[in-house]
Amino acid sequence: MKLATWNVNSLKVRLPQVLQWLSTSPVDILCLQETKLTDDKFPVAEIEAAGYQVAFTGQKTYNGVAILSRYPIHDVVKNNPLFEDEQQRIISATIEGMRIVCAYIPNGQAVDSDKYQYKLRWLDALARWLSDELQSNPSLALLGDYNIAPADADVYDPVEWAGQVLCSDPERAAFERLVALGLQDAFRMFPQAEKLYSWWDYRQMAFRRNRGLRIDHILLSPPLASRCTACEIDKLPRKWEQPSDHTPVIATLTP
DNA sequence: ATGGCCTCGGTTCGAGGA
Repeated sequence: MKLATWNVNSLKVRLPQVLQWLSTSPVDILCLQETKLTDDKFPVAEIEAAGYQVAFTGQKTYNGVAILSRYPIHDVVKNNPLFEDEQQRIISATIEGMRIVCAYIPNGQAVDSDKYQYKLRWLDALARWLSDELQSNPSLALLGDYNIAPADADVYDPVEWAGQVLCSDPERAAFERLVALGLQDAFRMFPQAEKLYSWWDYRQMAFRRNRGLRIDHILLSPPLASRCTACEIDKLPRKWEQPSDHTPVIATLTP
């Protein structure tokens, strides 16, 4: 069983790459963020033709999330019931006995901005909601673009980024609060090479210089963490023409 | 250097991303 997450930065632009990637990396479940599509424009037929069922919630221009699955999708819930939010950033569903939560956590823009305060409030509500969810769904995975680099090892230049949005202490504390619910960062369950990231700025040849951050994560509750045998970042799609600025992260679970 | 790039909406620039 393979679970993956990928911020595609517009599914309209990236659909061919998503289908290409799935054809060579046929994961069982793929969570997408930043689809940037209203629901009437979602490419259901193309995704079903590739062998995946799909649940999605979107809006014009910004945000939008989706879950693609080779197995039946049950009990779809859109957004966080504990947080009034017009922005479409969460979709969750039960697949093969697992509660799959796909999240596009707010960017936060800058630590002195209103958007940063919204991000912290959003994360507080996420932790409160997941605490409840874990009671009724012990096998839970939270996959998505967290917009948080949990530690300095996840940042190409920790000094330059110290205290900045994506790396600030309150954001890292919010990440640790999710960990304190019993969720494990699948990537850090295993030995990894240094300087592995999931996002690189489009500017300044950041990808070529590997000036990246690890901000896309798969967190697993104990029953799923105990089944997890690997977690990898697939850099390949970031090398393709007209790429997303993020690249997929994949966790492998025993059946 | 309040930069640089990409996407969207909608026009030839601004907002937002990270």
